[in-house]
Amino acid sequence: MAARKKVEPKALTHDDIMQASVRADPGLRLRSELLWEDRTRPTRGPKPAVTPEEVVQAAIDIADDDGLPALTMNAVATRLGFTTMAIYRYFPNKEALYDAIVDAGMGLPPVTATPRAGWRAEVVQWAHAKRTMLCERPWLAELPFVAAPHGPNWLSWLEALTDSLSRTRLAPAELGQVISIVDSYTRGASDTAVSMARARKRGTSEAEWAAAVGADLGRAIDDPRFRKFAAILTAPSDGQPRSMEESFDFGLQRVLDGIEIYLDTCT
Amino acid sequence: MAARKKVEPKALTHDDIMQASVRADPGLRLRSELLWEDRTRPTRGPKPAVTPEEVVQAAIDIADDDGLPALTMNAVATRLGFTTMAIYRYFPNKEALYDAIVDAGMGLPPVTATPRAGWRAEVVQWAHAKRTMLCERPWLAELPFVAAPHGPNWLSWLEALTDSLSRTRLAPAELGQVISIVDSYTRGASDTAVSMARARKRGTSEAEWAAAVGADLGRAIDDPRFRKFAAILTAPSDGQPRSMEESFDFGLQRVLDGIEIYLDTCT
DNA sequence: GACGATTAGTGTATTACATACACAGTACGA
DNA sequence: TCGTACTGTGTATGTAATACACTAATCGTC
Repeated sequence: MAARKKVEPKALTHDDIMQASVRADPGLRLRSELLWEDRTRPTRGPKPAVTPEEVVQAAIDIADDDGLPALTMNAVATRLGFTTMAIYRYFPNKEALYDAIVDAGMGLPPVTATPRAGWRAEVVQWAHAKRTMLCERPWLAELPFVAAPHGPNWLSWLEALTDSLSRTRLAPAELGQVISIVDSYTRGASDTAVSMARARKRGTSEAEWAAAVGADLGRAIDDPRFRKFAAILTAPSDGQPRSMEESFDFGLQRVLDGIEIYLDTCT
Repeated sequence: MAARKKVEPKALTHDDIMQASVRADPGLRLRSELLWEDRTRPTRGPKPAVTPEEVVQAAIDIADDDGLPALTMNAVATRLGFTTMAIYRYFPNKEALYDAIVDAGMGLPPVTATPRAGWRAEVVQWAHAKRTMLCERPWLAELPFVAAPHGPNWLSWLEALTDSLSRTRLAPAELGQVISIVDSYTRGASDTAVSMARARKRGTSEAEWAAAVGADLGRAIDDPRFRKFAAILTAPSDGQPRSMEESFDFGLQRVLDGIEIYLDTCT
């Protein structure tokens, strides 16, 4: 091993920090640093023309308006009246910008009403809110947002769910597991609606989308390999078909039923 | 509207079809076409050196070995001993190749043992198998694979789950909903494990990964905004902590409990 | 059995991005 | 007031996807 160099205890400059984040292996820890660090800049030098938040907002606006592929460093810069490279003064690379828009894009969870409802009603509200949020920003689900570093908004959603589920008086370990169940179902069950929302943003009507997906799944029909599944597709829909949100809620109720039984067995 | 041009009834060439898929709005219907169409080529012209399946396999190998970012058209071509552009003879664009590797990468679901177990045991087996599959190919979850066109393998997984759940004798509509619940939970709850599997493939040990995620979530500690959630993190883990797979199974059992109650109310 | 239509793989060019690097101007603090 | 640290710019580079035109191969048809 090389002898340790005696390093001048020179204070790190802001540039140094940005550089370090660039070179660092995209380890979660370093990535999440940027979401949490105090971004007040040193007083030296010219004042930045915008705040990091404004950069993030510009990026979110682009993704909202024109989808994730339109989100280029150049697009962000242009929207702010900068040249491309100026953005790198705010975020060391595109991944860091992604991290930031994932957290900012989630926003905050709905406030729980007072007086408090029962845990179950609150969880239902939370799950629907999360689903709605994902549908409103379908590009979130295009990013590896579960693996992204967790910023304050992400934790706020978790905190809200924890808060509601805490009232079940579960032990911490079980509580964590139950949180995970609800969140997993919510994310997984939102996928279809999110994909439809994405199509709608691109100008595809719901009917067109449904037709395409239907035709796609419909290949199962007449193929003996998929007989059982095809039977579901071709079955006459007795009664009125549920809306996607009703289907989501139906599943959510089943999941919560399962959790509720578990609570009963604990006591 | 322009007068309809009288078009020579010249049969579409293979190239014409490829071109059409390229230019077509990325509608689902056309994208899935490539997954299902009979790809036997006309007899004219030189024989292709490889089959489309070999191209797909090469792409999957690259993603398996070096991750999704390493999967470039050039990398696929090189692995097959071609120049980059040769790949476009097999797939009109990269998205089509993605569609193909998503379906091929899923593989087939496990075969259900005979004599048949109960529906619940079979569903558990299915869910664990799906989770394992996703962990083995963590790049699948990096692609918008839920929104991808559904190929034969995708439908096979659905068929297997349908087959098991059919034994509950649910009506088709409810059956579809229950399938969706199980699949949603399975996908959603696999995310964390998938992200760990991805890190492991990049050479990060499980301990390192856990440390990074822990530090990341640990920012909740000492922040009053996340008090309740922090309490879960800091709670002494009584007894042995569950493995990730055990946690997955725990949640799955709750979900299935919920479904089981529903079955009881139906009869 | 030669010819022409059709296809496979190649070579080259273009375009879009992300991003490195050096620079010029700016503003605080010593 | 001067130097340092910072901001935004201009330019250059490397990587990918992919368009286009070309050569060679192969089969159906006359």
